[in-house]
Amino acid sequence: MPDRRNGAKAGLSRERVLDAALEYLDTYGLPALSMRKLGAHLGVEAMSLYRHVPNKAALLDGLVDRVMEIAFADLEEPLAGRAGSWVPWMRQFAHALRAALLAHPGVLPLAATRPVNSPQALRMSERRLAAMRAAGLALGRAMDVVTVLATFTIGHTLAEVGRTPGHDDSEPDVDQPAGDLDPAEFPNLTEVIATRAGLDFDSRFGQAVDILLDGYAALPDGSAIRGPHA
Amino acid sequence: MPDRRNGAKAGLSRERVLDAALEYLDTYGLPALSMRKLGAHLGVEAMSLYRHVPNKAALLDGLVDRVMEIAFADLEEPLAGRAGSWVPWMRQFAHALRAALLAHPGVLPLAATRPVNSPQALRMSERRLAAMRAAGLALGRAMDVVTVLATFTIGHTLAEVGRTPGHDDSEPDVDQPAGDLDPAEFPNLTEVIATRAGLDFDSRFGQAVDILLDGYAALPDGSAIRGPHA
DNA sequence: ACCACATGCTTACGGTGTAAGCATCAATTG
DNA sequence: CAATTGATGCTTACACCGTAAGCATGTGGT
Repeated sequence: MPDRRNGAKAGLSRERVLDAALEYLDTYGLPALSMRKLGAHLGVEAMSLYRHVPNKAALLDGLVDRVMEIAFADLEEPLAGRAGSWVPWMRQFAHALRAALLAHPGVLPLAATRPVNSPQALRMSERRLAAMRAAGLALGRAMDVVTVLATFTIGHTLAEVGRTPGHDDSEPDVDQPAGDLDPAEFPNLTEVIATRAGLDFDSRFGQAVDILLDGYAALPDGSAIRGPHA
Repeated sequence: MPDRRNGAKAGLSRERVLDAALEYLDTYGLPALSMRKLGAHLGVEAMSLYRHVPNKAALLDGLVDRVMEIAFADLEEPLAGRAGSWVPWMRQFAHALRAALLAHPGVLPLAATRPVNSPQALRMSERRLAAMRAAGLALGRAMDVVTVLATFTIGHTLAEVGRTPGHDDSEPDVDQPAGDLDPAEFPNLTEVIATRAGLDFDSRFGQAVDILLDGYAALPDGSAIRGPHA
């Protein structure tokens, strides 16, 4: 029997609403997500949702929070103490974040736009900072590294997903041009498309993350273990 | 006399509409921008706008395009030929992009979400790639550098602007917590707020950009001039 | 003078988020 | 077991949104 406290009628709870919203988002895209449609998806009227969520903005915030939780759920604890141990840990952090965002591209624009401040998110931030300090980084430096990696990951993944799902019309991507471009006017872009050089998001992301991590580790007070990570 | 071709009644043109939209956006924020309000702002009915813009999505795309144009308007031509000359140029590119986005924070979520494919944007991309190659970079590498810098800039600026303007309620930023956090549970976050360590977006951005540029320059085939740029 | 036509306005439709009040049922209390 | 209580979900309503369709108007070209 589901956790129904006092006079509960049927299922429905903040959790079920969020789950359904995330599922709906992944299936139909952000612009299609309306309270009415989400209600219908749950076999319920739109207004019923407001018993479990104060408003749509809070629902969206909740989705971002949920995805962050997914992202960092099995992020193993960093090895405290060993100087420089933050480097592989932050690498894992960035890749886990990207994976979770790619798995739920519908929340990506939300994650990009709405800083989450849930208790859970604060707890994760706190834990990250503590681990970074334990690995020998100054607090400000720790904040910088985390912020730079998080923002780069979000920015790069936004570009990777491209025109966020649920977008219909307009001109197609550079990647797949319908009225494709004049090779005389755009020789380099044409070559990019032909050879697909510089279109590998996976390896580019990994490379950029490594550059950032190595760079911060090599900084005067990075408690560095010098040399390329490879 | 303004460029009015055939039977034109009053002002109003695609350009005027875009200008007004950008101004309205900067003033009132993205959620407040509706066709009706924009029309009113121009002394005109909403439907009149559709004579100059196919739909709202196209209008928003146009705004992103406009801001990109502003961003790179006075980006000086890169010094062709000299190996490594792409580094300072790309630094300028990143800082110019950030400045333009900060000047028009309302378009930031749009820029993050809608890849622009206007002829103008394609021309700028082409020019960038050409310059990077002239400075000795392989095409794929050039794409990588440009993409990484652009996406990082967008991601970092999104975080900087924070909850995108026009957002009303919900919990206040970490930066300025109303029900502020328990120093016992969140010692590090508390210290961040108290000392403002790791909250300097300006210098963090510059530092991260330099790390990326130096990192790419030092890569096996970066046509590098080794050593830190300082 | 006439015409053709781009322009801007009017009206209308289906969609949105959500405020206000009502009906209903489960669990608690006697 | 019967009465009470309170959470739950539904109904109705409102203001707003993007935009499709058709009409009035005034201008420039002939």
